[in-house]
Amino acid sequence: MPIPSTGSKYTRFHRTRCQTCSLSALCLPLALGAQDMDQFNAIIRRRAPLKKGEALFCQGNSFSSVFAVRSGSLKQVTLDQNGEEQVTHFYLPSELIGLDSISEQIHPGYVIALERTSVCEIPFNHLDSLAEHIPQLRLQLFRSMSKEMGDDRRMMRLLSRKVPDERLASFFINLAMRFQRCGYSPCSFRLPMARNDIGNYLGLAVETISRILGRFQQQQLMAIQGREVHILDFEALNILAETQGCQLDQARTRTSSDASA
Amino acid sequence: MPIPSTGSKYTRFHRTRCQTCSLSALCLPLALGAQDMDQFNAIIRRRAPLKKGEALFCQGNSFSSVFAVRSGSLKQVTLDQNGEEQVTHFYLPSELIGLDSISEQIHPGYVIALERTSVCEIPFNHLDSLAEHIPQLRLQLFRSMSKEMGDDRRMMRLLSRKVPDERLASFFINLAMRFQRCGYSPCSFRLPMARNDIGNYLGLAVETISRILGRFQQQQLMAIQGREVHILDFEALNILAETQGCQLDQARTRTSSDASA
DNA sequence: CGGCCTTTTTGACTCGGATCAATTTTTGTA
DNA sequence: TACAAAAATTGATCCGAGTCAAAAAGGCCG
Repeated sequence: MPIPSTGSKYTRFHRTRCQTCSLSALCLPLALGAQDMDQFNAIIRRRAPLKKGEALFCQGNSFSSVFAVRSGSLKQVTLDQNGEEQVTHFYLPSELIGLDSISEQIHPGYVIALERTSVCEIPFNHLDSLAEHIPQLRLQLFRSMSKEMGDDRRMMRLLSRKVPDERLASFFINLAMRFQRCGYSPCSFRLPMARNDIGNYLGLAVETISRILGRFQQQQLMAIQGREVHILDFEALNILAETQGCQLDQARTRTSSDASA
Repeated sequence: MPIPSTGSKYTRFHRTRCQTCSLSALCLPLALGAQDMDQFNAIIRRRAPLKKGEALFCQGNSFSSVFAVRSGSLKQVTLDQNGEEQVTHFYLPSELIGLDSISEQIHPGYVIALERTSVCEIPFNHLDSLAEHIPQLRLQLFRSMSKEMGDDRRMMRLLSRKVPDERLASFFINLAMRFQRCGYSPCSFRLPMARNDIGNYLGLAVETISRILGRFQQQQLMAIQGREVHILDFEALNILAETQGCQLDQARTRTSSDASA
């Protein structure tokens, strides 16, 4: 499985203006006043946009910056020693990449653009010293990391307790909310990732993804063709996502005896 | 499933001396000089020890402190809206509890002592202001959170890719390393948690845990009676833990055709 | 020490999703 | 626009772990 090496040679730095970025209210500087924002802005760099399939960095690269997604999307992929790859995260606009690399000072996986994507680079040592002087920024950094831990916990629950339909429903609900957060329609969007990536991420075979999508369509939960997604019944999907193995409608007969404590 | 409410009424505060704590080299203050350690020490409180089964805090409680385990062990359990419980973490001495609660300011689950356990309470607002003035502490805090994110990623891989034997092997290797880290024998220890908790944590049925443990014993990988564990062949167990479905020895015949890319 | 409750083990059965295989559709590129 | 390669779908089969059920072992308390 050929993963293209990181193509950007740190060419073409741009000074970026957080002040003019439509995502600044969602991104790290979300709580900063005007002059703090200036300071923050001063340490940011925007790299040349990544092409689809291009790596922002590679597994094993040494860590020096975190990145904020400005537009586009990326996936994190970790290779284990058997060469198996595991998709561990998807990143959408305003989200932070690299917080999991601070402790080891090494990136634990590839991060690869799923489409044409631009990111802001935030050198971590600068970020840290800024965090010393700007309590709001420091707190926001703690919050971001803490939130990611919460997301991870939800993901573990998904992987260890949910059946395939529930996993996929959760996945779409999650994606929808994140799209909505950054200003897109939650119910109509284009999937940035392949079925393969979804399956890998959710711990399911691609074929299973395909079959469940077919089922979702005939249940009128969503309409999908190719990567174009329309969520038709958000509520039903949401219930399916949160419900653990006791979904309402048809299928899955269950002995009625089992009343839990 | 009755979970005892938090019994501690903040009775009996003790001033704790990090300086005399055998875990200080592993815990948050690990990188602090003498006078910084004094400052850190000043904000710590030790609660009265928790009895087995007692909750340090409950799901939904508002967050104000993180905790460091001084002795004993705990589990984190999250209840979803269907009343299903999910064991999401185990905590051993020197490890930090509550970092995942910063973003929501609410504890996402119960944390319950698995045996008689004492913890140090570290009020988060104090910790944060200390982190402002002590760069080493701030960095260590970032590192701890980042490390937890890395652990979570490994857990996701375990849940989505590993077969039951591999999960359990990983679990024991992980536990062994953590015991070793805080000064106990990595190969002989007493399991603080029930089979039930292990199964829940690993996404497996209790019966499966039981069967695999039986297999591990007859393969001479470990000797277990009750909760007393002896790891006999650490290396083999480690290989099993990291290897994905291509373990060496017997069982599991596999068509030899499948050479991966 | 004995009895009760919890935890653990063992057995038998079932079924859901992985896997293999083949076809169809989409995408990228000349 | 057409061709090749990649991605997605559809079908058929098989096996492993969940589930149910029951017995055995262990722990706790009077």
